[in-house]
Amino acid sequence: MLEKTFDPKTAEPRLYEAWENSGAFAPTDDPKAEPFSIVIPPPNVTGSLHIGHALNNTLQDVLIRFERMRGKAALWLPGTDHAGIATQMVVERQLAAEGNVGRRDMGRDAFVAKVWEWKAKSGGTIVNQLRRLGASCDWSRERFTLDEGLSAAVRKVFVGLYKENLIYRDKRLVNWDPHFQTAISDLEVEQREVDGHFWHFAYPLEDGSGEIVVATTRPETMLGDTGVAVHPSDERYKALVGKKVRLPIVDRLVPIVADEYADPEKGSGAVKVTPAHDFNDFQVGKRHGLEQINILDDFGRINTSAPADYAGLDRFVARKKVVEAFEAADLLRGIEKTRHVVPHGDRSGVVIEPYLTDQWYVNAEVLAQPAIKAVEQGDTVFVPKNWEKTYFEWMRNIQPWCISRQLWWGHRIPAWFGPDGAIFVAETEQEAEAAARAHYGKDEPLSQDEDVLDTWFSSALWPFSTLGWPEKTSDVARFYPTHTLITGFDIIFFWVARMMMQGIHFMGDVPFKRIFINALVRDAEGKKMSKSKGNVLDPLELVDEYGADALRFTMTAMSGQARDIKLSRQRIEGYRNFGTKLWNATRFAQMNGCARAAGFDPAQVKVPLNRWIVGETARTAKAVTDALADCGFDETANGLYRFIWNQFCDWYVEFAKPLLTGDDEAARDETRATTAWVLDVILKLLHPVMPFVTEELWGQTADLGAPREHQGFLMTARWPDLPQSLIDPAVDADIGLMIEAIVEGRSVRQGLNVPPAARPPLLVVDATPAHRKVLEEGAALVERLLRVSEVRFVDAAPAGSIPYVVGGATLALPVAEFIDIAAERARLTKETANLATDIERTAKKLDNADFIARAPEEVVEENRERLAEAQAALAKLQSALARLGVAA
RNA sequence: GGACGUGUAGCUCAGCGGGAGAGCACCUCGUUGACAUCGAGGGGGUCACAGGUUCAAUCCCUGUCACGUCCA
Repeated sequence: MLEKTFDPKTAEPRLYEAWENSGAFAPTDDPKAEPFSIVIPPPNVTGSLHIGHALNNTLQDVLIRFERMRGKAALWLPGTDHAGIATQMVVERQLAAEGNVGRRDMGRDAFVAKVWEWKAKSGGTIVNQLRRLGASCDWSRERFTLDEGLSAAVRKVFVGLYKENLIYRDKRLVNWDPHFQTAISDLEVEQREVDGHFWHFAYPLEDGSGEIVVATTRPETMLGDTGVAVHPSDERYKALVGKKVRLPIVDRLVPIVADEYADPEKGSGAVKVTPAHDFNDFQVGKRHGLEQINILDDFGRINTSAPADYAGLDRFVARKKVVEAFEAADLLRGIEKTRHVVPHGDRSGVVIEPYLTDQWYVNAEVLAQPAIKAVEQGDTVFVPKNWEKTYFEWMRNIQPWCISRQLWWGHRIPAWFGPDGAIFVAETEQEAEAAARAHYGKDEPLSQDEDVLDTWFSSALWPFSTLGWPEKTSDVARFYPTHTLITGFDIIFFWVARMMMQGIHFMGDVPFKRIFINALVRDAEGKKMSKSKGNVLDPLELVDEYGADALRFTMTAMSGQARDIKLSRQRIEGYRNFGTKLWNATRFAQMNGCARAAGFDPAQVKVPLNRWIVGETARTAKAVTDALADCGFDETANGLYRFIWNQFCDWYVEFAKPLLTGDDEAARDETRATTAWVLDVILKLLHPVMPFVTEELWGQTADLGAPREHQGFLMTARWPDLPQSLIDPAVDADIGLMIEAIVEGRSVRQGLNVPPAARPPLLVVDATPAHRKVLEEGAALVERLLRVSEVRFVDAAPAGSIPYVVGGATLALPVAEFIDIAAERARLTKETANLATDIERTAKKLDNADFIARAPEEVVEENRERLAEAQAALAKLQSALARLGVAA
């Protein structure tokens, strides 16, 4: 006998271990099985499971379990990302906390060794947390972006792109993060709106004939100014173009140039130009041949290009000092408060500086073209489709991708410099040396580039590097391209777009055929969850409290497309209860001898109730299968919920009770067998979403009755494929009538406060022969569920009985003694009024010649029926109302 | 400023040309064995607003307002 409730705490770890040990997570070797692969969006190795991971990985697991049960060679390939900055940050922080020497004092090799040490000890956290969620990843294929194999892929790709001139080295402005002292890509910059000031500075003209006023939000950059720009058509300044101003503080003469970048409408119409520290000014400077003076160091301090009393100052200290100097010199012409957008590092949170350095770039524009085309022609589709617009928008305006980072943790760039600065790019040092020898005609000492690659450079290769590329492995042949990528929209640019580019370029085929973009999880108030706001729901805590199945079901049910998910505990609790409901239904079945019958054929059942549930099961199986095949996760969950709770438990089990305990042996046996069969189908259909409770029930009912076709785990059982011919519309209608007779009858009873203990008869006043037959045969059920003494067929309803109309039948409850006549008159009056309105509207519609002429035949017919039914019901209620008058 | 999206019951959301649904919350009632992690019933919505298309609009089109996200 089953326990009273399912205990996830003990069952989940036990079941997961059993699955994993059985090898069920690996794809089948069957060569006939169609491959179906998913690569996990690799979480940062520093990460721990947050609610977004829970959603994303639940959906992947639902899909992979479904396809596995459908007989595919299903591979869900897991792994983690080395996460350059994030990991380096964690380890540095740890070193500091432990009172160790810092990274720089320690030296590169020692530090990297420390990081590996950290990874070995703490890097597996998230992977184990995925297990708690029930993720059926093939752990035997687990990868890490810094693995030897993946590193080989990175080197090969780098060298390949370099040889095609798609990777190049360039000196230009980058987004410089003074906190980490590294360049970062455009995508890693967050534009934040902050309060600031516009300082208006007067620059005296060289000839002493006056001044020109410029405004800036970053006064310290004036130390690097090399020009002033005015608009060419700006009459105010026409005469000044070509003259020079004398920069205060630095005492440098800089030219006034005419450039369309200057906006005559803004401020004074003149702008200062700092080519080395502003992206726009960089362009202006290039156009006019202005000098580029770098005034910062790697830490964001003023360097020695500035006057001595500024050198070494932090940029924000220098800002103040510059303003003070202008004020002291009586050259400060105004201060204006403003809100403006300032770039911040997404990891460090500090203000980013445009900074002139040598970096490596990928010519993304070239790689983007085939990636755009692939989505245009549908080789890869986005689900929901709208996201392709976001993808196109970015891809069509793509900028060069800065891929070098001044970090130590990551893939070292495979480039070596000769003594004269010549560059040798090669997959190995030996090859680089050989190339250098050929170049110089002799051995020369080489030094490898100190920088590492952007983490996303290696994740861009994930769909093929993890399968073993550049080796020609059977996995590459079998599982590339992968089928579906499930990920969040926040990394469409960072990751998805770049996988598309690299996959197509190196594999000649898209990395995945379908991209499902899942929603973003927020708290119940719709706020993005973050530790600082303290509104984080920890998925592991939720798993502890409600079980993994409940969390998974919640995630699945709420995964409606392209929306935010606002998560609340109540919701999870409700779905935990759903699991309990199924558990108890199974327990009920077990208690009533429901067991699989050998050779049971659902198409052969005779009892109408059984025919009905078999049909409903087939209907649900098809709906769930179709939904899952289309990534309709929420539909899947909601459909199963309704079927299991509102149809199977609420009606089938209730209706089956008399049959299970009755004397009709044939009906009893058939009902037992049917129940067992339906439950087995339910377990299969629900398994992808709630793997634990279903697997447990599957195991616990393994010995009930005839052995199953599939003896092993539910997770490896075959997905149900039921013909729709199992649906019998006539039986549907009959059971529907029964349900309606009971539901409406209950409504009448409770609406009139008839005591629950009262057992009046149910009178059937008039009914078609078919309806009469159904109610006759179902009498016992109606008696039990409507709490009536009997179902009696009469010619007319006695005075004071309360009628209600169901389908074509008029039913009545003689409960006059219990009820408030006035209340009942009010009820009937309200109902007749509703019917009258409905009749009026429908009649009006049917009177409309345009409607008759233009509306589809079935709609017209439907309205005719509606009218007829409403009129009949109205007549019945009116006569009841009349009788009520008599009774009163 | 541009792009995308969203405004439906108190809350979270489905629906999307032919008289609006679910879960939770709320109110009332109910323990003789599947389940109180339950059962039964009920209240509650000019489907943001204004125009238009249509025999018919919550659904399609246009505009307005509000909110959100991303990109400048």
